[in-house]
Amino acid sequence: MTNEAPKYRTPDGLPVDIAIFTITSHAKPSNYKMLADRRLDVLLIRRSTSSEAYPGYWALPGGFSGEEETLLEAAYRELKEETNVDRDVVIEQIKTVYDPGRDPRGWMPSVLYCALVKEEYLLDLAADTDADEVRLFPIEEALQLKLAFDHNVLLQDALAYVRSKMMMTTLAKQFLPTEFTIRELYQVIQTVVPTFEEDIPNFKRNLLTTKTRQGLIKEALDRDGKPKTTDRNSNRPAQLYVYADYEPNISIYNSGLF
Amino acid sequence: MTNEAPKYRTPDGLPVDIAIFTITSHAKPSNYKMLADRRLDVLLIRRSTSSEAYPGYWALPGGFSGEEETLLEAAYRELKEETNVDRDVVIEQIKTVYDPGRDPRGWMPSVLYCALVKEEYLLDLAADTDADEVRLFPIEEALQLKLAFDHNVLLQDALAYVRSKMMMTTLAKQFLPTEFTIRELYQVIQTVVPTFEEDIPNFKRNLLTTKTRQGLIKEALDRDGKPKTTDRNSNRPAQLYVYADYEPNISIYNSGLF
DNA sequence: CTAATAGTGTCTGTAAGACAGTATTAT
DNA sequence: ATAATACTGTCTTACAGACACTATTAG
Repeated sequence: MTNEAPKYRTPDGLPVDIAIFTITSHAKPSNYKMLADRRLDVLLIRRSTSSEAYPGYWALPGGFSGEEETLLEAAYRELKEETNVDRDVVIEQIKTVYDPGRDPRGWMPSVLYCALVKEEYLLDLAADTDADEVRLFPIEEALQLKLAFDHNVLLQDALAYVRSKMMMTTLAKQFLPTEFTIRELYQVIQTVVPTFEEDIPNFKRNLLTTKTRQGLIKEALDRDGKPKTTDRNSNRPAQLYVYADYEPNISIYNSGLF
Repeated sequence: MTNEAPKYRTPDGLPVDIAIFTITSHAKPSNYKMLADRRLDVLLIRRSTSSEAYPGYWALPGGFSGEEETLLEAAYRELKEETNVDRDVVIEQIKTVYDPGRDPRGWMPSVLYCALVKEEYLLDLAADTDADEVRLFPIEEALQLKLAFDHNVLLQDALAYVRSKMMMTTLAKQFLPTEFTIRELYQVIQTVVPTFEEDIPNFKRNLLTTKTRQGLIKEALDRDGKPKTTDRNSNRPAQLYVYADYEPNISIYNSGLF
């Protein structure tokens, strides 16, 4: 490894930015047990008013990657720094951006990641941090803000990425408990992709009984091999399911799954 | 923009590497007009024997991006330098990699792109360049080689990316003439994704008559509004089609397209 | 009882997949 | 005629989408 000064101009750093998404529940006041509303949120941080660039602006959390770590490690480090979350969170790389002028500090590309964090992992966020500095925003609200740098574009890219992965992969499980009801799965998908709308009985039948989707999800069973249920969303208990280990392939040229 | 020396250690450069894919045709010797065999090829360059790192190894083409260009511009510049191709080629970013030790020259991440180039654009490749330095390899052959750096992994990633996009988007058009026959479309898909196998009459019918795929491809029409045909693949003329402007959305949770 | 969600059943039209058979062209 | 590809038709089963209906629970 060379430690000499580089012969050519080199980048002034390689920051990693993360769009941290979560789904928050909001129970409706009611005398009856009913399904909570859910909303897609993104975590933003407010830049210090003494920042060199974009002081006081809301921005995606991020930080410089180092020579002795991979980019993914830098992203996990950053996630922990901002949210204190150090668990089974999936972080995926979305893209790397650079154009002259995107950062007034110089030649500063940025590697964009997204993290899908379960709501319960963020419980102490509000307690730990000053809401003036770190906050969850409903996604539509975040899109309205004028964010630092090109973070409006990055946030849009991250959202498009999560939406498309939500439909094409089993990404929904990142927002769900291990064992979930069909209704909860449906609700997560719809929270992330509002255009997704189906008759729930049909949704359930297609998911469970069609040949091409066998092995996508399966019944959650207790020790005795009996199907487990929950009554967390309704008085009538509902059956629990888990994602199986099947990641389907998908195609526009035939029936979709193969 | 600061031109001062950076206060911290910074990357030693931000190279862009490109997996340049093409499909080459290989006519079978025959007395009759018949469909050519097609093969997926990738372009590799041989590193100079006086290179600091991996001398004499085959590698993905690449080069340093600069402060005054976007990463995509750097990728196009690199494509032109290696192949002299400066046309309507689609280049897509796949991922950015870094881990300590991936490049003996130092802190050297790499932004991986792929380019899908039509065979005809590469006609003068053989003429222009020394085949000892730049060559198209059949993809299976390239995967067998011990490439420079982590380029074996990068090539695998690029191939997986192209295969999945081939099934999920209209990427096939990058390898096809504007007007193509159903059989040619089928052949391109199958060349890139060998596991794709269908009865061609069914393939055609599903593509043309199912509701969810309306607007994916449409008949190529001449000035008089009559369907165009070609006899380039067979004595019997075949109808020509073009991709329409519809990019379908795709889902594992319902019938696939929406 | 009510309110809420869970779940079943049925019907119709469309799509998928298997496969047989016919059509068109240059040589 | 022959060899190749192009195209058409048919039949069966699977799936999608619409929608009406019943079931279960706490209060």
